[in-house]
Amino acid sequence: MTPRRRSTTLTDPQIKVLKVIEEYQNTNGFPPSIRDIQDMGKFSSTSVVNYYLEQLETMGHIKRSGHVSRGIRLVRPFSDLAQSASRTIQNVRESVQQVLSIPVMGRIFASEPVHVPQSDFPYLDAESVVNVARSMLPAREKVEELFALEVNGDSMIDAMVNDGDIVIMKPAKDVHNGDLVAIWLRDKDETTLKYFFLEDGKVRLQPANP
Amino acid sequence: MTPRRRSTTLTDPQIKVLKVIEEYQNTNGFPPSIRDIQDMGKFSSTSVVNYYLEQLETMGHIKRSGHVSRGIRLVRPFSDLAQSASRTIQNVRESVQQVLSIPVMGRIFASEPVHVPQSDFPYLDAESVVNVARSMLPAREKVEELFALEVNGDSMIDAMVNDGDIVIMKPAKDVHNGDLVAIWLRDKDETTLKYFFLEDGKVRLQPANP
DNA sequence: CTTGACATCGAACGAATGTTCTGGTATTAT
DNA sequence: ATAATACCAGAACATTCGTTCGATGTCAAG
Repeated sequence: MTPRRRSTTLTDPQIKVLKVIEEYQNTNGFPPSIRDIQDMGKFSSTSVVNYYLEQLETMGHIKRSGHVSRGIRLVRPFSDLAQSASRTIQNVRESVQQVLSIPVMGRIFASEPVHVPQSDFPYLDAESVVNVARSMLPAREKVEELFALEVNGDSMIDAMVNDGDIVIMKPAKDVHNGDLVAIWLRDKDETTLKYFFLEDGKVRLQPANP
Repeated sequence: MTPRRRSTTLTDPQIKVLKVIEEYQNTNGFPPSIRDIQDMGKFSSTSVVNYYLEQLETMGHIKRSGHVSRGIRLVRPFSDLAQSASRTIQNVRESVQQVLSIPVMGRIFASEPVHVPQSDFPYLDAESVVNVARSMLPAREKVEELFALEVNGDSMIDAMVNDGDIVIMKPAKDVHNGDLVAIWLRDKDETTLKYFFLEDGKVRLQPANP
Protein backbone atom coordinates (compact mmCIF):
# COMPACT_ATOMS: atom_id res chain seq x y z
CA MET A 1 0.00 0.00 0.00
CA THR A 2 2.45 2.55 1.10
CA PRO A 3 5.02 3.11 -1.56
CA ARG A 4 8.59 2.92 -0.41
CA ARG A 5 10.10 6.17 -1.39
CA ARG A 6 13.26 7.70 -0.10
CA SER A 7 12.69 10.97 -1.81
CA THR A 8 11.39 14.18 -0.31
CA THR A 9 7.85 12.98 0.10
CA LEU A 10 6.82 11.69 3.45
CA THR A 11 5.48 8.27 4.19
CA ASP A 12 2.33 7.72 6.16
CA PRO A 13 3.88 6.95 9.54
CA GLN A 14 6.29 9.84 9.16
CA ILE A 15 3.39 12.19 8.64
CA LYS A 16 1.62 10.73 11.60
CA VAL A 17 4.65 11.33 13.76
CA LEU A 18 4.88 14.93 12.63
CA LYS A 19 1.23 15.54 13.27
CA VAL A 20 1.43 14.01 16.69
CA ILE A 21 4.44 16.10 17.59
CA GLU A 22 2.74 19.24 16.48
CA GLU A 23 -0.50 18.47 18.20
CA TYR A 24 1.24 17.58 21.41
CA GLN A 25 3.32 20.70 21.29
CA ASN A 26 0.28 22.83 20.68
CA THR A 27 -1.73 21.37 23.50
CA ASN A 28 0.96 20.99 26.11
CA GLY A 29 3.44 23.70 25.32
CA PHE A 30 6.39 21.34 25.31
CA PRO A 31 7.44 18.55 23.00
CA PRO A 32 6.31 14.97 23.51
CA SER A 33 8.45 12.14 24.70
CA ILE A 34 8.91 9.15 22.47
CA ARG A 35 6.39 7.25 24.51
CA ASP A 36 3.92 10.10 24.19
CA ILE A 37 4.23 9.85 20.45
CA GLN A 38 3.82 6.12 20.70
CA ASP A 39 0.59 6.48 22.62
CA MET A 40 -0.96 9.26 20.59
CA GLY A 41 0.05 7.74 17.30
CA LYS A 42 -0.82 4.18 18.27
CA PHE A 43 2.65 2.96 17.50
CA SER A 44 3.59 -0.46 18.68
CA SER A 45 6.98 0.27 20.15
CA THR A 46 9.23 3.08 21.17
CA SER A 47 11.86 1.84 18.81
CA VAL A 48 9.53 2.32 15.88
CA VAL A 49 8.95 5.87 16.87
CA ASN A 50 12.65 6.39 17.25
CA TYR A 51 13.10 4.81 13.87
CA TYR A 52 10.91 7.40 12.22
CA LEU A 53 12.31 10.20 14.26
CA GLU A 54 15.72 9.42 12.88
CA GLN A 55 14.37 9.55 9.38
CA LEU A 56 12.60 12.80 9.96
CA GLU A 57 15.75 14.28 11.39
CA THR A 58 17.90 13.31 8.44
CA MET A 59 15.20 14.72 6.22
CA GLY A 60 15.46 17.98 8.11
CA HIS A 61 11.92 18.06 9.35
CA ILE A 62 12.82 17.94 13.00
CA LYS A 63 15.82 18.55 15.17
CA ARG A 64 16.77 16.38 18.06
CA SER A 65 18.95 16.90 21.07
CA GLY A 66 20.53 13.61 21.98
CA HIS A 67 19.96 12.11 25.38
CA VAL A 68 17.67 14.94 26.31
CA SER A 69 14.14 14.13 27.24
CA ARG A 70 11.64 15.69 24.90
CA GLY A 71 14.47 17.18 22.92
CA ILE A 72 12.47 17.35 19.73
CA ARG A 73 11.83 20.49 17.77
CA LEU A 74 9.74 20.91 14.69
CA VAL A 75 11.71 22.70 12.04
CA ARG A 76 8.78 23.63 9.88
CA PRO A 77 5.62 24.78 11.47
CA PHE A 78 2.81 23.03 9.79
CA SER A 79 3.29 22.70 6.11
CA ASP A 80 3.14 19.21 4.94
CA LEU A 81 0.03 18.02 6.54
CA ALA A 82 -1.92 18.67 3.45
CA GLN A 83 -2.30 15.71 1.16
CA SER A 84 -5.56 13.94 0.63
CA ALA A 85 -8.66 15.94 1.29
CA SER A 86 -7.02 19.20 2.16
CA ARG A 87 -10.29 20.74 3.14
CA THR A 88 -8.49 23.40 5.11
CA ILE A 89 -10.84 26.15 6.00
CA GLN A 90 -8.28 28.81 6.57
CA ASN A 91 -8.23 29.52 10.20
CA VAL A 92 -5.32 30.26 12.40
CA ARG A 93 -2.07 29.81 10.60
CA GLU A 94 0.88 28.82 12.62
CA SER A 95 4.35 29.53 11.44
CA VAL A 96 7.84 30.07 12.64
CA GLN A 97 9.29 33.48 12.16
CA GLN A 98 12.31 35.36 13.16
CA VAL A 99 11.27 37.54 16.02
CA LEU A 100 13.25 40.52 17.10
CA SER A 101 13.14 41.82 20.62
CA ILE A 102 13.88 45.47 20.28
CA PRO A 103 14.59 47.57 23.33
CA VAL A 104 12.45 50.60 23.85
CA MET A 105 14.96 53.26 24.72
CA GLY A 106 12.58 55.98 25.76
CA ARG A 107 9.67 58.07 24.71
CA ILE A 108 9.14 60.78 22.23
CA PHE A 109 6.70 63.52 22.84
CA ALA A 110 5.77 64.61 19.41
CA SER A 111 5.23 68.07 20.63
CA GLU A 112 7.89 68.47 23.23
CA PRO A 113 10.93 66.26 23.08
CA VAL A 114 11.80 64.25 26.09
CA HIS A 115 14.80 62.84 27.77
CA VAL A 116 16.32 59.67 26.50
CA PRO A 117 18.30 57.59 28.91
CA GLN A 118 21.93 56.92 28.36
CA SER A 119 22.68 54.21 25.95
CA ASP A 120 24.12 51.95 28.58
CA PHE A 121 21.34 51.69 31.04
CA PRO A 122 21.55 48.77 33.36
CA TYR A 123 18.49 46.75 32.71
CA LEU A 124 15.47 46.25 30.59
CA ASP A 125 12.20 45.44 32.19
CA ALA A 126 9.22 43.92 30.53
CA GLU A 127 7.78 47.16 29.32
CA SER A 128 10.95 48.21 27.61
CA VAL A 129 11.03 45.51 25.00
CA VAL A 130 8.87 45.14 21.96
CA ASN A 131 8.68 41.99 19.90
CA VAL A 132 8.49 42.42 16.19
CA ALA A 133 8.30 39.78 13.56
CA ARG A 134 11.22 39.99 11.27
CA SER A 135 8.95 39.99 8.27
CA MET A 136 7.45 43.28 9.35
CA LEU A 137 10.66 45.17 8.99
CA PRO A 138 11.96 46.67 5.76
CA ALA A 139 13.85 43.62 4.70
CA ARG A 140 17.37 43.38 5.92
CA GLU A 141 18.25 45.90 8.51
CA LYS A 142 21.31 45.95 10.61
CA VAL A 143 19.35 44.29 13.31
CA GLU A 144 21.78 44.94 16.09
CA GLU A 145 21.40 48.66 15.88
CA LEU A 146 17.68 48.89 15.99
CA PHE A 147 15.92 50.48 18.87
CA ALA A 148 12.43 51.64 19.60
CA LEU A 149 10.78 54.74 20.94
CA GLU A 150 7.29 55.16 22.22
CA VAL A 151 5.34 58.09 20.94
CA ASN A 152 3.42 60.25 23.35
CA GLY A 153 1.19 63.03 22.26
CA ASP A 154 -1.77 63.18 20.00
CA SER A 155 -0.29 65.02 17.11
CA MET A 156 1.56 63.52 14.19
CA ILE A 157 -1.54 61.90 12.90
CA ASP A 158 -0.51 63.05 9.47
CA ALA A 159 2.46 60.76 9.63
CA MET A 160 0.35 57.79 10.59
CA VAL A 161 1.94 57.83 13.97
CA ASN A 162 -0.46 57.98 16.84
CA ASP A 163 -0.28 58.30 20.54
CA GLY A 164 1.10 55.20 22.15
CA ASP A 165 2.61 53.87 18.98
CA ILE A 166 6.04 52.45 19.16
CA VAL A 167 8.40 53.53 16.46
CA ILE A 168 11.27 51.31 15.49
CA MET A 169 14.29 53.16 14.34
CA LYS A 170 17.83 52.67 13.37
CA PRO A 171 20.75 55.03 13.65
CA ALA A 172 20.67 56.67 10.30
CA LYS A 173 23.80 56.92 8.29
CA ASP A 174 22.21 58.25 5.19
CA VAL A 175 19.01 60.19 5.43
CA HIS A 176 16.87 61.17 2.48
CA ASN A 177 14.62 64.09 1.97
CA GLY A 178 11.22 63.69 3.48
CA ASP A 179 12.27 60.96 5.82
CA LEU A 180 10.73 60.95 9.22
CA VAL A 181 13.67 60.92 11.54
CA ALA A 182 14.22 61.03 15.23
CA ILE A 183 16.67 63.75 15.93
CA TRP A 184 18.84 63.27 18.89
CA LEU A 185 19.84 66.55 20.41
CA ARG A 186 23.13 65.49 21.78
CA ASP A 187 23.62 68.42 24.07
CA LYS A 188 20.21 68.10 25.58
CA ASP A 189 20.03 64.34 25.60
CA GLU A 190 16.68 64.61 24.00
CA THR A 191 14.95 63.15 21.03
CA THR A 192 12.23 64.48 18.83
CA LEU A 193 10.54 63.49 15.63
CA LYS A 194 11.04 65.65 12.58
CA TYR A 195 10.78 65.47 8.87
CA PHE A 196 14.16 65.78 7.29
CA PHE A 197 14.94 68.00 4.34
CA LEU A 198 18.28 68.94 2.85
CA GLU A 199 18.02 72.22 1.02
CA ASP A 200 20.87 74.21 -0.41
CA GLY A 201 23.34 72.35 1.68
CA LYS A 202 21.49 73.22 4.82
CA VAL A 203 19.44 70.92 6.90
CA ARG A 204 15.87 71.82 7.54
CA LEU A 205 13.93 69.95 10.17
CA GLN A 206 10.24 70.33 9.71
CA PRO A 207 8.19 69.53 12.74
CA ALA A 208 6.10 66.53 12.18
CA ASN A 209 3.01 67.98 13.72
CA PRO A 210 1.26 70.66 11.68
CA MET B 1 19.08 42.54 51.23
CA THR B 2 16.24 41.13 49.33
CA PRO B 3 13.00 41.79 51.08
CA ARG B 4 10.94 38.73 51.70
CA ARG B 5 7.62 39.46 50.19
CA ARG B 6 4.93 37.08 49.28
CA SER B 7 2.99 39.66 47.44
CA THR B 8 2.80 40.12 43.72
CA THR B 9 6.32 41.34 43.28
CA LEU B 10 8.96 38.87 42.37
CA THR B 11 12.07 38.18 44.35
CA ASP B 12 15.48 38.04 42.79
CA PRO B 13 15.84 34.28 42.46
CA GLN B 14 12.32 34.01 41.12
CA ILE B 15 13.18 36.45 38.42
CA LYS B 16 16.32 34.58 37.65
CA VAL B 17 14.38 31.37 37.26
CA LEU B 18 11.95 33.02 34.90
CA LYS B 19 14.71 34.49 32.83
CA VAL B 20 16.52 31.20 32.62
CA ILE B 21 13.39 29.38 31.57
CA GLU B 22 12.69 31.91 28.90
CA GLU B 23 16.19 31.99 27.59
CA TYR B 24 16.45 28.23 27.52
CA GLN B 25 13.13 27.93 25.77
CA ASN B 26 14.12 30.49 23.20
CA THR B 27 17.44 28.94 22.41
CA ASN B 28 16.50 25.28 22.55
CA GLY B 29 12.88 25.20 21.56
CA PHE B 30 11.84 23.15 24.57
CA PRO B 31 11.68 23.91 28.25
CA PRO B 32 14.61 23.30 30.57
CA SER B 33 14.85 20.58 33.13
CA ILE B 34 15.26 21.49 36.74
CA ARG B 35 18.94 20.73 36.52
CA ASP B 36 19.25 22.89 33.43
CA ILE B 37 17.81 25.76 35.42
CA GLN B 38 20.17 24.95 38.22
CA ASP B 39 23.18 25.14 35.95
CA MET B 40 22.22 28.22 33.98
CA GLY B 41 21.07 30.08 37.06
CA LYS B 42 23.94 28.94 39.26
CA PHE B 43 21.60 27.52 41.82
CA SER B 44 23.08 25.34 44.48
CA SER B 45 20.59 22.49 44.44
CA THR B 46 17.73 21.08 42.47
CA SER B 47 15.50 21.42 45.49
CA VAL B 48 16.06 25.16 45.50
CA VAL B 49 14.99 25.40 41.92
CA ASN B 50 11.97 23.28 42.65
CA TYR B 51 11.30 25.52 45.60
CA TYR B 52 11.05 28.57 43.41
CA LEU B 53 9.21 26.78 40.69
CA GLU B 54 6.48 25.98 43.18
CA GLN B 55 6.29 29.60 44.15
CA LEU B 56 6.13 30.74 40.58
CA GLU B 57 3.40 28.26 39.86
CA THR B 58 1.22 29.38 42.72
CA MET B 59 1.82 32.92 41.60
CA GLY B 60 0.57 31.96 38.18
CA HIS B 61 3.71 32.77 36.30
CA ILE B 62 4.33 29.25 35.09
CA LYS B 63 2.42 26.03 34.73
CA ARG B 64 3.85 22.68 35.53
CA SER B 65 2.94 19.14 34.55
CA GLY B 66 3.78 16.88 37.42
CA HIS B 67 6.17 14.01 36.95
CA VAL B 68 6.80 15.05 33.40
CA SER B 69 10.28 15.96 32.37
CA ARG B 70 10.55 19.54 31.25
CA GLY B 71 6.89 20.03 31.93
CA ILE B 72 7.25 23.73 32.47
CA ARG B 73 5.45 26.40 30.55
CA LEU B 74 5.75 30.12 30.84
CA VAL B 75 2.36 31.68 31.31
CA ARG B 76 3.37 35.20 30.54
CA PRO B 77 5.28 35.89 27.42
CA PHE B 78 8.32 37.58 28.56
CA SER B 79 8.36 37.67 32.27
CA ASP B 80 9.77 40.53 34.09
CA LEU B 81 13.34 40.47 33.20
CA ALA B 82 14.94 43.15 35.17
CA GLN B 83 16.75 43.83 38.34
CA SER B 84 19.91 42.48 39.72
CA ALA B 85 23.09 43.70 38.29
CA SER B 86 22.68 41.76 35.14
CA ARG B 87 24.42 44.59 33.37
CA THR B 88 23.81 42.96 30.07
CA ILE B 89 24.04 45.60 27.44
CA GLN B 90 21.03 43.98 26.03
CA ASN B 91 20.49 44.87 22.47
CA VAL B 92 18.26 43.40 19.90
CA ARG B 93 17.76 39.76 20.47
CA GLU B 94 16.84 37.61 17.57
CA SER B 95 15.01 34.41 18.07
CA VAL B 96 12.71 32.02 16.35
CA GLN B 97 9.26 31.70 17.71
CA GLN B 98 6.05 30.09 16.83
CA VAL B 99 3.91 32.81 15.35
CA LEU B 100 0.20 32.54 15.05
CA SER B 101 -1.74 34.40 12.41
CA ILE B 102 -5.10 34.92 13.95
CA PRO B 103 -7.98 36.23 11.88
CA VAL B 104 -9.66 39.35 13.09
CA MET B 105 -13.30 38.52 12.78
CA GLY B 106 -14.72 41.94 13.49
CA ARG B 107 -14.89 44.71 15.97
CA ILE B 108 -16.36 45.11 19.36
CA PHE B 109 -17.69 48.42 20.49
CA ALA B 110 -17.40 48.21 24.19
CA SER B 111 -20.35 50.46 24.51
CA GLU B 112 -22.52 49.37 21.66
CA PRO B 113 -22.02 45.94 20.19
CA VAL B 114 -21.45 45.65 16.52
CA HIS B 115 -22.04 43.26 13.74
CA VAL B 116 -19.79 40.28 13.35
CA PRO B 117 -19.45 38.81 9.91
CA GLN B 118 -20.56 35.31 9.25
CA SER B 119 -18.16 32.74 10.46
CA ASP B 120 -17.46 31.41 7.02
CA PHE B 121 -16.15 34.33 5.10
CA PRO B 122 -14.15 33.47 2.07
CA TYR B 123 -10.74 34.97 2.52
CA LEU B 124 -8.46 36.79 4.85
CA ASP B 125 -6.72 39.88 3.71
CA ALA B 126 -3.77 41.48 5.33
CA GLU B 127 -5.65 43.79 7.63
CA SER B 128 -7.77 41.04 9.05
CA VAL B 129 -4.91 39.04 10.46
CA VAL B 130 -2.91 39.72 13.54
CA ASN B 131 0.36 38.00 14.22
CA VAL B 132 0.98 36.91 17.75
CA ALA B 133 3.99 35.14 19.10
CA ARG B 134 3.03 31.82 20.52
CA SER B 135 4.78 32.61 23.74
CA MET B 136 2.36 35.41 24.42
CA LEU B 137 -0.60 33.12 24.62
CA PRO B 138 -1.61 31.17 27.71
CA ALA B 139 0.33 28.14 26.62
CA ARG B 140 -2.06 25.42 25.75
CA GLU B 141 -4.81 26.76 23.66
CA LYS B 142 -6.68 24.99 21.02
CA VAL B 143 -4.95 27.11 18.48
CA GLU B 144 -7.24 26.31 15.63
CA GLU B 145 -10.22 27.87 17.29
CA LEU B 146 -8.75 31.20 18.19
CA PHE B 147 -9.98 34.39 16.67
CA ALA B 148 -9.53 38.05 17.33
CA LEU B 149 -11.71 41.07 17.75
CA GLU B 150 -10.73 44.69 17.68
CA VAL B 151 -12.01 46.86 20.45
CA ASN B 152 -13.46 50.23 19.65
CA GLY B 153 -14.52 52.66 22.29
CA ASP B 154 -12.71 54.29 25.11
CA SER B 155 -14.35 52.55 27.98
CA MET B 156 -13.25 49.31 29.52
CA ILE B 157 -10.12 50.84 30.83
CA ASP B 158 -10.77 49.03 34.05
CA ALA B 159 -10.27 45.75 32.26
CA MET B 160 -6.98 46.84 30.81
CA VAL B 161 -8.57 46.85 27.40
CA ASN B 162 -8.22 50.10 25.54
CA ASP B 163 -9.42 51.55 22.33
CA GLY B 164 -7.82 49.93 19.35
CA ASP B 165 -6.67 46.91 21.27
CA ILE B 166 -7.12 43.58 19.67
CA VAL B 167 -8.52 40.90 21.87
CA ILE B 168 -7.72 37.31 21.15
CA MET B 169 -10.43 34.94 22.13
CA LYS B 170 -11.41 31.36 21.95
CA PRO B 171 -14.81 29.78 21.87
CA ALA B 172 -15.39 29.10 25.50
CA LYS B 173 -16.60 25.74 26.59
CA ASP B 174 -16.32 26.36 30.26
CA VAL B 175 -16.51 29.86 31.57
CA HIS B 176 -15.66 30.82 35.09
CA ASN B 177 -16.95 33.58 37.24
CA GLY B 178 -15.35 36.90 36.59
CA ASP B 179 -14.08 35.96 33.19
CA LEU B 180 -14.20 38.62 30.57
CA VAL B 181 -16.15 37.06 27.77
CA ALA B 182 -17.37 38.12 24.40
CA ILE B 183 -21.03 37.36 24.21
CA TRP B 184 -22.37 36.56 20.83
CA LEU B 185 -25.98 37.55 20.48
CA ARG B 186 -27.00 34.96 18.02
CA ASP B 187 -30.23 36.59 16.96
CA LYS B 188 -28.60 39.92 16.35
CA ASP B 189 -25.34 38.67 14.97
CA GLU B 190 -23.58 40.95 17.35
CA THR B 191 -20.87 40.65 19.88
CA THR B 192 -20.20 42.53 23.06
CA LEU B 193 -17.80 42.28 25.95
CA LYS B 194 -19.14 41.40 29.35
CA TYR B 195 -18.01 40.03 32.61
CA PHE B 196 -19.48 36.67 33.31
CA PHE B 197 -21.04 35.62 36.59
CA LEU B 198 -23.04 32.56 37.46
CA GLU B 199 -25.26 33.24 40.45
CA ASP B 200 -27.93 30.99 41.79
CA GLY B 201 -28.02 29.07 38.62
CA LYS B 202 -28.67 32.17 36.62
CA VAL B 203 -26.22 33.90 34.38
CA ARG B 204 -25.45 37.51 35.02
CA LEU B 205 -23.56 39.51 32.47
CA GLN B 206 -22.02 42.57 33.94
CA PRO B 207 -21.10 45.26 31.47
CA ALA B 208 -17.42 45.71 31.31
CA ASN B 209 -17.53 49.46 31.29
CA PRO B 210 -18.54 51.14 34.54
C1' DC C 1 15.57 -19.96 -3.11
C1' DT C 2 18.71 -16.94 -1.23
C1' DT C 3 20.08 -12.44 -0.25
C1' DG C 4 19.71 -8.08 1.49
C1' DA C 5 17.55 -3.79 2.41
C1' DC C 6 13.72 -2.10 4.84
C1' DA C 7 10.36 -2.29 8.41
C1' DT C 8 8.61 -3.98 12.92
C1' DC C 9 8.51 -5.72 17.48
C1' DG C 10 9.60 -6.38 22.37
C1' DA C 11 12.43 -6.00 25.95
C1' DA C 12 16.01 -4.29 28.71
C1' DC C 13 19.67 -1.03 30.14
C1' DG C 14 21.17 3.20 31.75
C1' DA C 15 20.96 7.95 31.89
C1' DA C 16 18.05 11.98 32.63
C1' DT C 17 15.04 14.04 35.65
C1' DG C 18 11.20 15.16 39.06
C1' DT C 19 10.38 14.51 43.78
C1' DT C 20 11.11 14.11 48.61
C1' DC C 21 13.38 13.98 52.97
C1' DT C 22 16.57 15.45 56.50
C1' DG C 23 19.05 18.81 58.17
C1' DG C 24 20.93 23.38 58.41
C1' DT C 25 21.03 28.70 58.50
C1' DA C 26 19.16 33.12 58.32
C1' DT C 27 15.37 36.40 59.03
C1' DT C 28 11.26 37.82 61.30
C1' DA C 29 7.71 37.62 64.69
C1' DT C 30 6.10 36.90 69.65
C1' DA D 1 15.25 34.57 74.01
C1' DT D 2 12.31 31.59 71.73
C1' DA D 3 9.48 30.21 68.25
C1' DA D 4 8.10 30.39 63.63
C1' DT D 5 8.85 30.95 59.10
C1' DA D 6 11.45 31.50 54.98
C1' DC D 7 15.45 29.92 52.61
C1' DC D 8 19.18 26.79 51.38
C1' DA D 9 22.09 22.36 50.80
C1' DG D 10 22.80 17.77 49.73
C1' DA D 11 21.60 13.42 49.07
C1' DA D 12 18.66 9.55 47.94
C1' DC D 13 14.84 7.61 45.57
C1' DA D 14 11.53 6.51 41.95
C1' DT D 15 10.08 7.43 37.58
C1' DT D 16 10.46 8.97 33.11
C1' DC D 17 12.59 8.47 29.01
C1' DG D 18 16.22 7.92 25.28
C1' DT D 19 18.79 4.37 23.47
C1' DT D 20 20.23 -0.12 21.97
C1' DC D 21 20.04 -4.84 20.60
C1' DG D 22 18.45 -9.16 18.95
C1' DA D 23 14.73 -11.47 16.64
C1' DT D 24 11.16 -11.47 13.17
C1' DG D 25 8.56 -10.17 9.11
C1' DT D 26 8.17 -8.23 4.32
C1' DC D 27 9.36 -7.70 -0.31
C1' DA D 28 11.97 -7.11 -4.46
C1' DA D 29 16.17 -8.28 -6.98
C1' DG D 30 19.72 -11.62 -8.17
